[in-house]
Amino acid sequence: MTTDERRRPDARPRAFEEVLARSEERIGADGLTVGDRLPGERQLAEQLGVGRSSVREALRVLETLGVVASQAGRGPDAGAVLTSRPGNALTDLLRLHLGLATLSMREVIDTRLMIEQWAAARAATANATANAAAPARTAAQTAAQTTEAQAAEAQAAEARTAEAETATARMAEAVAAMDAARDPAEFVKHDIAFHLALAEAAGNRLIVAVMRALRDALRRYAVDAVVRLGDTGGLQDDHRRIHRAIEDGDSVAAAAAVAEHLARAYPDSGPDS
Amino acid sequence: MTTDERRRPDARPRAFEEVLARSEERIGADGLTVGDRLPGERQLAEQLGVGRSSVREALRVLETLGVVASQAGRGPDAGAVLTSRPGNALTDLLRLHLGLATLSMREVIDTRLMIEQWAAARAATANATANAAAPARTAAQTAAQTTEAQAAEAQAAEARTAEAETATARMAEAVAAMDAARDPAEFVKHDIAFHLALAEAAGNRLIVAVMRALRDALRRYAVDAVVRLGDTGGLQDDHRRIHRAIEDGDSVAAAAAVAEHLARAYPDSGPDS
DNA sequence: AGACCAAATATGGTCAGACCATACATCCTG
DNA sequence: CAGGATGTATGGTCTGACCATATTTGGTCT
Repeated sequence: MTTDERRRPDARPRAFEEVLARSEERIGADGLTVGDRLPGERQLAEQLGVGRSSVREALRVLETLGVVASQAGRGPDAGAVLTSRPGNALTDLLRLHLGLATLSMREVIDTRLMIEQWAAARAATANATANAAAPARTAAQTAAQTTEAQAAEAQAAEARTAEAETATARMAEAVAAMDAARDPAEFVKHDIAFHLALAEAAGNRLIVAVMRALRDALRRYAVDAVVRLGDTGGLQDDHRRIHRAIEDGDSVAAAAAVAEHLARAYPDSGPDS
Repeated sequence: MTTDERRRPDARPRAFEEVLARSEERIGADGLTVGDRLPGERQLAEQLGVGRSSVREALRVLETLGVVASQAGRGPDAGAVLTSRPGNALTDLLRLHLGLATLSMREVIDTRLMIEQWAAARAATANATANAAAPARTAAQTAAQTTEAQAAEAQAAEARTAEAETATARMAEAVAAMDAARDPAEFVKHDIAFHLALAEAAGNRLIVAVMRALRDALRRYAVDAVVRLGDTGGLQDDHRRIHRAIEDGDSVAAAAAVAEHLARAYPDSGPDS
């Protein structure tokens, strides 16, 4: 019932963990953001009073988590640069734990269904409000915007709306590309693009990152499913229905279409399998 | 539109990446599972023709992803042992990327809403079918079970059902503990236990791991929310309604109760905030 | 025979130093 | 001023040494 920390319960922290903690501290305190550089490995080692190898292990952890990327050489792009790529970490995490049988395909596919239904409904709702708000946008801009925060939020909202629009456009492009696909692998490639665009249309980067990892993990599985089905016409009908429902702002129809689509693609993975 | 691999596009792999690849290969091929040990660092280095430091960096990555845990000393528990703790990796991932402002609280909270609604509906549905199946179980067991796979699946399903039952029991315990809580921090502690049990009741380990990470990231935020509300009576009413809906097998009511609960806890984070 | 203590040993943890590869910066030359 | 040669800061890698920890082994005393 407690923490279940079977290993390293109270051991003194290892040197690289200290480096990790201090680095994170520093990122938060100094307000470092994506693109900024960390000190060099040798300098960092001296500052923190540890060996360079410990610094390197800490950087390896940060790199694994998609927070830094290292580049040798000299100049503004060299060194350990802060980035923001959580996707690879999630992908690796899924792949390894699927390999260890910690996770089952059923769990991954169920999670995918959850996300896509939510994303489709969310994207449709966002589209509906955007459509309704568009005529009133000019009027809203004439009204006084009292605080900077409000202005920033309005700008962010507009950016999200624009991003959602390009996302739905990418969905349509992906459908066309699937029509033109000549083999299952190519079809799946654009299928992934379609479903990723669907997640992006919902405007949540965390969801997008998880979705990307799920699809990477399921890639082979998806190709097999396409081969098994033989005919991709039904899948494409589904894709068009999903896209149309989102454009129409019909969240219920969008969620239903996604559910039917995944039931068709993975018929043996229903809630009661 | 391509891979956007700005860094290390085609560079030859680093030594530790080779170690990583070979180790993963080995895990898959040799059928290693949780509890098995990897060779020692020195031995691994010699086998793969790299320095020990490269082996250590690879092990650090695996440890970060929750796949191995290292322990010094001698004996069966020493060395790099395969484990399966994806939770810490997810927690670290969220924390760091929230710190870098790659992710916003809104995105995390929306994701939590998605998961909890899904989990509540799923748990309720599972409970409903379990209730319906219970009287017929003896009859089913008398029927011939043709294949081993069927028997294994039936056993797994029963295990899931049992786990779901203990999960709903833990939900009730957590509600009682929250009633007895003397300060917001303690309340939130049991609140997290409640919502984690909710995720567990849905029977999906991936969802549970993500949920755990989300709640860890939101812990401080949740305490603030409780303090702001002042009265926890409304939250407890919600908790009881969620628990009852799941026990009754009413998935629609369960999802609705969760939505209302989170709207109460985070009123400023609605879909259109 | 058994209990207990000491030494050996296997394992990860850490550091220092050296060298290589890379890529920009600088300077020198024509 | 253009262009190449050199310098230099950076990560990547290996080696070897030593420390810390925990089990195994073996010896010694009762």
